[in-house]
Amino acid sequence: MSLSEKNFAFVMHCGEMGSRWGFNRTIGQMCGLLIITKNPMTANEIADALSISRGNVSMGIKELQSWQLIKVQHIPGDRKEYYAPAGDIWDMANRVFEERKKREVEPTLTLLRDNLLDEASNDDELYAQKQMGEIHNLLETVTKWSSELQRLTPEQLNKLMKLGSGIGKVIDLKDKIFKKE
Amino acid sequence: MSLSEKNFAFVMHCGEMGSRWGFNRTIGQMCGLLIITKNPMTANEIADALSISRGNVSMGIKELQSWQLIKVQHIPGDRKEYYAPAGDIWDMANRVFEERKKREVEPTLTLLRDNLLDEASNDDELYAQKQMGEIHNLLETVTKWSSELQRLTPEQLNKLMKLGSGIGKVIDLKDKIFKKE
DNA sequence: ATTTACTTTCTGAAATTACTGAAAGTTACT
DNA sequence: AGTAACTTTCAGTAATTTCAGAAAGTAAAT
Repeated sequence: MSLSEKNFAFVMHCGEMGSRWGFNRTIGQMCGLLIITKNPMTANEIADALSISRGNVSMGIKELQSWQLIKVQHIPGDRKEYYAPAGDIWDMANRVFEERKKREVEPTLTLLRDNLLDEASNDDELYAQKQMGEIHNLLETVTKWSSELQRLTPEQLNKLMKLGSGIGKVIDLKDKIFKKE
Repeated sequence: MSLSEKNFAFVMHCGEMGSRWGFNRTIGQMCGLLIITKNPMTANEIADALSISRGNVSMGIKELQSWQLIKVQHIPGDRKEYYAPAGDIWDMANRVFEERKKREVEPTLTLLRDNLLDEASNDDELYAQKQMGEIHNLLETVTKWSSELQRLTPEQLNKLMKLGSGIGKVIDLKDKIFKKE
């Protein structure tokens, strides 16, 4: 079964975007393809649909598994492996986010902490440390926040998302109430 | 003036990370270098500090300017251009975020909207559209939220950040109060 | 134990991306 | 107008990344 024109366009677009999210073009395409395909696909079907080599698909599968974005399924009486997305869209976005945090933010935090331990020996070093400290704070805040958001129930999250511009008011509100106590 | 070992390590690290944030290694290095350097630098100083060609620096500057991450300064009686970060760390992170949104999220939204206009002609297409709809929602939410956050005053933002796990409670609180009205 | 049906790994070729250094361009001073 | 001090552009080269296809691996069925 081959892709409709629009669906194909979507898959190709995922390819272009893929590199932005941490993997390469074909892996992005594979991911997009599996997302919009209702039934799990075999490696050969993927290779055919995207006109890439079987070997390439195999490497891509390995990579997508390392990101925990796809899962393997088996059909009784069939030796082939069938691949499908490992969760819904929200799950997958979360995974990508988490994985990138692990691969990018954490190493940076380690390096920054290490640098901040040193005593600055002159004005320039002091300035450099100040700036690194800022970056450190920013990354810590982002990290902390993303785990807070993940801790919320889907219901709470939904409310929060719907809040929109109300968020400012709620902050002020909270402030007013607790200041008075 | 040359970089201390630690500062050099930081700059190189920015290089590695640079590609993740949307630019290439040398541009990442340039960005890191300018961030931790107290005084504005000339293009030649940058080239020397990073051991790259003058031409490469020129291209990098152009790119960083297109991201609005650096600004040019002049020193009276000196014809050289001096470069410095265009804002504090928070500003810069915001710029990168905004720019990426523009370059990645918006084209995707356009494509998805376009695809969603079509009438699905069978079960598979329907499923594909459902999935694309999910992605569309996710991206819209993220977009909306990020602009909400930017609308907050730094003070409000600070409070929000400090709220941490309290966010859940505040949502429930808000809910309780307004339900009763 | 051999065959069959599949998956994974790996090599070198192709495509892409990044970089240098020289040449061209710009601007300001004389 | 000419020169000096700088910046940008760009063609060619270098480095990196991606990929196909062949070879090797694995495991069920006979």
